[in-house]
Amino acid sequence: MSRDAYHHGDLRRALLDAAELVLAERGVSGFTLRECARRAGVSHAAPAHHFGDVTGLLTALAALGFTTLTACMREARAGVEEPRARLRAIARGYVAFARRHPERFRLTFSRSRLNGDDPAYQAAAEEAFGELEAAIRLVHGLPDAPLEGALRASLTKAWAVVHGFAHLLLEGHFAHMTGGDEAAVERLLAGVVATMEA
Amino acid sequence: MSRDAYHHGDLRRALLDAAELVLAERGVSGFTLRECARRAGVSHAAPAHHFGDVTGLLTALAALGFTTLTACMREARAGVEEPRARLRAIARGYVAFARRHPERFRLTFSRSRLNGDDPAYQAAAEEAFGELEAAIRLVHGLPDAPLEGALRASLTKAWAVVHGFAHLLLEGHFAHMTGGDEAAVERLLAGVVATMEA
DNA sequence: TGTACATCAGTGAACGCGCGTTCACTGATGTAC
DNA sequence: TGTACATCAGTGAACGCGCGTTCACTGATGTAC
Repeated sequence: MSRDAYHHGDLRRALLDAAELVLAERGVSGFTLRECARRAGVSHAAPAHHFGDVTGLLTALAALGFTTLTACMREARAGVEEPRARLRAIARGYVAFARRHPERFRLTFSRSRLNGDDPAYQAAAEEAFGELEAAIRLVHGLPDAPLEGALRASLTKAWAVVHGFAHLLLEGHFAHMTGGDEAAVERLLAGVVATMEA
Repeated sequence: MSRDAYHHGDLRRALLDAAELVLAERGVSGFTLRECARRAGVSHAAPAHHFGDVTGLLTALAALGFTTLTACMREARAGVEEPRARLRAIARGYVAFARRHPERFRLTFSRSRLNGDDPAYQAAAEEAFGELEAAIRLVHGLPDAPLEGALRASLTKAWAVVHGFAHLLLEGHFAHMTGGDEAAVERLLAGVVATMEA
């Protein structure tokens, strides 16, 4: 055993990277701690040692999922100042996240094998949600208004439409309209985001 | 062994009923054939005999999920003739399905452990989708137009918003806005469907 | 600087469990005569 | 109406497998003196 391997130094990071691969290949249903350990090159008991159980590891991964989602939205909106265009860009970033990391998207929003009360998970979720909220506030010109009434409805609807689009696209439910053609997907997405701020 | 039990007569039905319970209690990740067999009171090999494997059973269940979704939408729109009100009613039926059968909703739209190419599954999906399409056509006054351009965009958006709302609500992501209060959920839903046909 | 010791992250062998699958079988049903 | 037979849906014992968990352990690291 090498010096690096014992007291790994960054076992957490290594396990999360491995878990990402396992999730992408096997999905949430096929996710196991043993497979994560094998991928990370550590003993099969190490993941439980670090994260407690499957739920603990998946919750940490889901929190990272929200962080990545936030990053995708920020990347997409970078340099776009006009409020409506900015909202549209953020919507595209959201969909891009789902398409780039399908299994992570499923996990992040599923709550099926994870602990929704975890503080880090909730904080990451709020940060992602906050991106959309800020964009909606900008469109409405209400940076400091309480989140109520029309503002709340507008935000909920925007989130619902972008999330629903991403989810349905991911699970193949637009296939009969797009035929798997990328240009058709883009047209569909463009049609949806074009009227988002209405 | 009783006469009824051998050559069960309606083993398929019995297994699907049992599978529904197993799904509701354990979710897609915890779903097993053995548990279904136990619930149905048959030998543990019977489900595989009938459905081939887990995927076969879950696919059949998912097809039923779409059928139930269709029924929920039709129930909700019954007697509502004004096109926009009808669309809103259908949207409420969609959300009601998700809330009544959360695990079935997750399974039906997930494709994670099921065969998306199954003809019965696809047919049931198309029927559900057709409910929304017909309602959108009615709103636009275009009963026979090809599904293109603005009509297609409108349909995609309507589906995305209602699906996204249902999914996010189900997974608890509106909790910070509703606090789990049913009246608050209703207000959120009302706000979203009110502007659906726009 | 060097030694002794406490800590604790990670190991690895062992365990019991529930799973899907296999396969020879049983017995209810339908058909031929 | 009665007998013989083919079919095949469902059985149940047996299997091998991968899983999560346990637990005594090892050895790297940090601290006290």
